[in-house]
Amino acid sequence: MDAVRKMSREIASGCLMARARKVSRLVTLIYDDALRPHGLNASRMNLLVAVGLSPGITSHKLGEYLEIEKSTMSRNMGQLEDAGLIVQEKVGRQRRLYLTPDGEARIAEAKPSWEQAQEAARETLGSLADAMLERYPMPGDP
Amino acid sequence: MDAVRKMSREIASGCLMARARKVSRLVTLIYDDALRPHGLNASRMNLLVAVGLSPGITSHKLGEYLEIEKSTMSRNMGQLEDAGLIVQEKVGRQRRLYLTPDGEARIAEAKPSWEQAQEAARETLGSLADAMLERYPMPGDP
DNA sequence: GTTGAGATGTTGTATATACACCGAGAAGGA
DNA sequence: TCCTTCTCGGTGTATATACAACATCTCAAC
Repeated sequence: MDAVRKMSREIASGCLMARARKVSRLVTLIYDDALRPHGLNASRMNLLVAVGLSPGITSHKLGEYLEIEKSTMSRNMGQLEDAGLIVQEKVGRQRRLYLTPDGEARIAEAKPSWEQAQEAARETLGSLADAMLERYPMPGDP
Repeated sequence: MDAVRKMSREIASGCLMARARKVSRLVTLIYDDALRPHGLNASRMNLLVAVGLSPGITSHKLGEYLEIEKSTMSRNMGQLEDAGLIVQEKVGRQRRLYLTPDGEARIAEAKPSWEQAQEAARETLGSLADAMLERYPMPGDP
């Protein structure tokens, strides 16, 4: 085996980035498929329940929690607003986020599909699923 | 606490998708920062070492390994080719991938930065890093 | 050999993401 | 008060990603 292949193997075989991104692609597909009939995708469901959990939170603060850059937050929240699922209350330079009645209903409607995706993801990931839930708590966890 | 908040908490608190995507965003930033001085990013480094590990592999097969859709493979490999880091040998309808000398040199040049990113990611992820490496093997692993 | 089905890749379109930069508002000191 | 600086968002641009549709090549059945 030549030097290039050896070096590539050394990098590829233990790379946390390669694994994290692959897991993300895989899991996102599962949730996208499950949520598509409800006009949602993984990203939108994520943001929607985050707003539902913390109504009145600012875009800035929510972006910090979720590690999403402010420009991404701005555009993605704009889409949820265009879809009528949230409202953004403009307070000075801040945006406070609230679910609309449609947004609340959409979460309830999509919840069974989310549960199916969650189960499918758990099967795909095996024990890594437990590790991800145990060891990397998210804001809003009990 | 109202019903909407309770439901949102139930979904947000255990969602594998939310965690997988957050970890991916976080880890990608670390590697992007480290690799930027070398004209690479997380995605390109990933593909480059994958080709270095399996020279002559087809785009289709590599996409299967990495769980990357064929159209994404097509565009991303096109960029690596434009950058002079790989060549795509057109064999019938297939594309066989090889590193160029520049591509090989780029991997060697970027390796120390990759190692720094790897260490930083390990610290950020804590024991989840071990779980990801142990429990979700990638093609090319020993 | 011709044809039809399957495999492989590309292009059109949409979304998610980030960085650099800009703008508006807030906060504090001279 | 006024000016500076900081904070929060938005816009311009680039890349990563996926799905749908299409093109092209292979191969097997006939």
